[in-house]
Amino acid sequence: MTTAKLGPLLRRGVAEIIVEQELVRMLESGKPLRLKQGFDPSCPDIHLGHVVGLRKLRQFQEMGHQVILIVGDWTAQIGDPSGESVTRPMLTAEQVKSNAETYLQQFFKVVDKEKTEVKWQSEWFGNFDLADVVRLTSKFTVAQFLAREDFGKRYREGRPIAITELLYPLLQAYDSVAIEADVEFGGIDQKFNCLVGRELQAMIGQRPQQIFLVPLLVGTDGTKKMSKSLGNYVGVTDPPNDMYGKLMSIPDDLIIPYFELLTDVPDAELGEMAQQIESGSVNPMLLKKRLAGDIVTQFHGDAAAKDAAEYFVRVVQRKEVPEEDILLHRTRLADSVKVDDVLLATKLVKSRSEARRLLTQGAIELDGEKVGSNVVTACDGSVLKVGKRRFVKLIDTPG
RNA sequence: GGAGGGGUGGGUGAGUGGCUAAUACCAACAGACUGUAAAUCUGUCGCCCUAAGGGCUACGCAGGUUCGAAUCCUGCCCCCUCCA
Repeated sequence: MTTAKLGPLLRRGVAEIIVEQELVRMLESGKPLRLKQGFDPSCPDIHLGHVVGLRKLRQFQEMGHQVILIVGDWTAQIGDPSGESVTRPMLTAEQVKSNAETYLQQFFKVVDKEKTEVKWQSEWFGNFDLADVVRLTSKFTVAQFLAREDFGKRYREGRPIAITELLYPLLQAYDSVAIEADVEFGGIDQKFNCLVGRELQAMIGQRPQQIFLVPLLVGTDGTKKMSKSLGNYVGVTDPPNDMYGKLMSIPDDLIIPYFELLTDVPDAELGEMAQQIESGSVNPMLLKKRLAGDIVTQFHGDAAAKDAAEYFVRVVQRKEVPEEDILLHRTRLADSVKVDDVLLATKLVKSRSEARRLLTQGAIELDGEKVGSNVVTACDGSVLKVGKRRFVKLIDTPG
């Protein structure tokens, strides 16, 4: 492995590497490395934000390295101290197991299963007793933890910090010891936890792991980091049309970062695109279509991506009625139909008030004609359109 | 053990007796426009019945005071900070 070849691997889509020189030396040695990646089974769904790191893992695997995926069945009970809500319900063993299954299924959409070892924290924490906990905690001081930005800030502001939260980095650090990790992967927000791992390994006489941190992907809202709870995410299991659509809805500023972190489009081309956007010589929409197509292809294949692209043109851009996948509603059409009844019955709307609101806002169309009143006459096969892209086809069911 | 702060609509967070279905911001939804499910602008944003209008339920929980309470009183539950 030459240093030149390492360029893109260590530069593109990387936030920080600690210690880069060490990592380079290890890579050049040719020895297969043990790459640690943790996962919290309280939230089993993978979105594009996670994919940034997973793609890196994949790249390392392609160079012959081994991934060790750790199922955080103990840390899941603590909750990562990300600041806001610390309280998390304890998961039952079954929940953890089923979440892990879901996660693995999604994980291996990106990462090579053949070069992955799955470990559970309970393999080593299962036998931990209080003496072990005391021994582990005695190695660190509160001051060390307050150095972490999040803890420090909360402490200064007089906001709560749960004791278990302090335990979280320790457990995660011990994982590195347990599996003798050479490199730990994570988002940049994991920096502190990974560093604790390094220190702990050193104390115990292991070679400290290197740390490979990827940037946090900004969510589809264009401001906050992508996360399921914020609802600004694109899940890897999202159906093709949704995935494509969500990607078309990202702000223009995100086009280049997404290409950079989520596709293999070469750097040179990224530069060109950036310039085109800058000078206004290209419609950003077209670039987004390429981006959406590329990503949908990664998760659903070529054919699905093509279909999704067509669907987008037809339904979103030309505002036509989709032919397939349309919701059907069977009812008696003899005289007239009440729009709110239909919307309520099909759950397109949460309440009658909402239906009425949409009606007065001119958001309802019947076969392309704006509907003004709640009572309409429809025929078999008529299509009711609600808002931008919700449809229901009426099927006459006499009697 | 002591002192204090707080629990409001999806979120943040105003509101200390009527003008408050409850300011503002965010999210969401709709319409217009567009280069797109981008941006921008406008509107909507508890539920129910209507044409206007009306009714009901809501500010941790349960009672109470009052013509009238998210706002005052009592009890309870929960959360947080500080001092020991």
